[in-house]
Amino acid sequence: MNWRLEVAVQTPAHSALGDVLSYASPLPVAPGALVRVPLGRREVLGVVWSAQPAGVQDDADDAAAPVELKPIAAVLDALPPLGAGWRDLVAFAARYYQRSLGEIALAALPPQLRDLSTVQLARRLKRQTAPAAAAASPSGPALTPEQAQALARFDAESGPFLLFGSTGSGKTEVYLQAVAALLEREPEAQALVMVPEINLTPQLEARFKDRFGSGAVVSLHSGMTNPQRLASWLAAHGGAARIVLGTRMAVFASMPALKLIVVDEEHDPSYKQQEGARYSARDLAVWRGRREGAKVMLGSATPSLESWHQSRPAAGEDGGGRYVRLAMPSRIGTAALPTVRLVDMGLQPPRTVLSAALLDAIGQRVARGEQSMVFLNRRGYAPVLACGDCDWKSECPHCSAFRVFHKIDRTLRCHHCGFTERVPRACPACGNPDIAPVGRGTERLEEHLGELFAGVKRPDGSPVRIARIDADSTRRQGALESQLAAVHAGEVDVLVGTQMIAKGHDFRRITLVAAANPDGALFSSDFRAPERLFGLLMQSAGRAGRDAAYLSAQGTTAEMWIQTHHPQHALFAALRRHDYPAFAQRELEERAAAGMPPFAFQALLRADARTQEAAQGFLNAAGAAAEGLEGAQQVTRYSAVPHAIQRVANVERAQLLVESASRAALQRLLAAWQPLLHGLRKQPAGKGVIRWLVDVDPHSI
DNA sequence: AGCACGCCGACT
DNA sequence: GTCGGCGTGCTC
Repeated sequence: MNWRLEVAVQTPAHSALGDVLSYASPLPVAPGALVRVPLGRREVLGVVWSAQPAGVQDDADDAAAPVELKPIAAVLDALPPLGAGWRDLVAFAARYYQRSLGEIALAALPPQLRDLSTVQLARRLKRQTAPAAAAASPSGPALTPEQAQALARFDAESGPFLLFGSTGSGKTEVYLQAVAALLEREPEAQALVMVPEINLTPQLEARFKDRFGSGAVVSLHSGMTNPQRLASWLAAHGGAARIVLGTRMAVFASMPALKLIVVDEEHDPSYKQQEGARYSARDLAVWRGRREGAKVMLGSATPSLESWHQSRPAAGEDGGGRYVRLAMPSRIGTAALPTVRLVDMGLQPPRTVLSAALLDAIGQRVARGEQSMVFLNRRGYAPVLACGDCDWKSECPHCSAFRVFHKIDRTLRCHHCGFTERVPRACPACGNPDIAPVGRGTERLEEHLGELFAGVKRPDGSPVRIARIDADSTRRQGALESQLAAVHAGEVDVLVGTQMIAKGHDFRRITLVAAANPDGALFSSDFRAPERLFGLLMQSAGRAGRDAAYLSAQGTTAEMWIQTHHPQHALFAALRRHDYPAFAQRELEERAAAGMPPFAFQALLRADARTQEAAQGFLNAAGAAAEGLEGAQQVTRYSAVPHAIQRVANVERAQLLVESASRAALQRLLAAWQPLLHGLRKQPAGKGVIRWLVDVDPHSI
């Protein structure tokens, strides 16, 4: 008997190939099994989606083309098949985010699996260790009443949960204890713990390994080597790993005994993949938890407005959200949240970078041997270089953006396409040698601080030490770790950096944090910008005064300084009181009035083309073609507009927004739209279009 | 996406 | 005369 297998392979999203390809097999193969199959001239890895005896024609009119199916090349039968839960997750993600099954499925597997032969894989599996038990009695520190109460409700209810805990309230300890309680009850269970950034995995990994033993914990993120990733993945898939820690990609880890999913800093934009399949790992985690009967805990001090709204308590007519909100408002110990000081930059002398009051506050801390942190969300020396005589500016020839001046290596670098040149000696347009930096980035801020504090001495009389941490200073492997270690060791007095330093790091001796120039986000065209800014500033504030004992020993208080031209802005008023609920309420009212998420659901159709007209022409033709499709009546379609950064690497970009109060209607429209879009590419309207894609629940529009 | 085939410029 | 540029087209 011959079998017909439907196999998911990595078919590109834009090819008009179906979700699965059919192959012949002399033997039945279980769904979820990995196979190697011929595709064109090469042989690729695939996941079996279904199998049926050959000759069973599911559709009679198919008889026109009873093509001879190619046989599969091999079955990787040393590996247990991927489970139904995993396949459902992949199928859901593919459908929801408008990608092919194979693209999601293959991206969810460790890359090395693609090149391994059956024999090599069998050898790897034999090397895998036996299931590791979690350490016998993982006991942690005594819980605060808030932590204990959160855990009690977590235990009693089914969730999903939103753990709303202020910075320093001990959210990580709640995660640890939730995992501990689970493993005590079910020693064979598995837990998935996600963090937004690779940078944050090492310290979390250390805490989990310390608590549960190193054999029980594996990590999964793109910073690992391929063999490491394969080993972790196999440990999770085989059930040997009790706890999987990872970044967004880990949401697709195969975990047969998954019982708990934690999404730390759930508001973080990094959970949304920004290329390829644009999925939200946080949203998929909630879906996966429900599908597999695993409890889900989202944690944040500044939740996404989506999660906050979803966890609203029942009131009046409103039955409340589907999530359970667990609140932990207090910081552990006696540490108060830092005092927020607003500096009105409108009252400062013109061209002030750091106000006198802020400099004085930092100077005092240097003199007492305490640390300060100044953050500025712009790397490089200056965002623009400009000629004093003519109107030349350092525009990138390939993008609609300025090239950033990096003084360290005397280059002009485009942060979008990477185009780099040496800084010209004179203006390329008029020959004037007087070309000057405009605005400032972290490099220039670091230099500026060095000059201002040149005469300031530390308690022992030595000069002040200033350091900078950003994507440029940490490019080298291990550089971030060593720079952070220097801060922890007290070898730095003033730390300058981008938002990289605002996230998660547990600095003990920082007593002052300053945001040098956060105004950009206040009046941004992106409706999510205030939400991101509030989160970032709260998180930055959370870096200050984490160690209550240190503060009282120093006899000092923690401060968060914000320099702004808009000190009256409501966002700052809420920040000053550390009042996320007030901020969220106001923001949600605005969103509701404007019919924006979370009160509406959005998707973007984006197109890249040689010319802006071609990109917009394709999008508008697509918009017109959507008329009359299923769901179209309930979906608002806007016209195509240029992307915020219109041209990158000589490619023109445009996008078209579609929006609906009904997620289901939007999904129906997108599904019906897809085949039309494929067809449109070949028509005159598709001429000049390089690629197009759909971004469901886009983060920035 | 790969990887082909296919039709026009500067080199051994 | 060939090597190779990347422009279309296909992959069960």
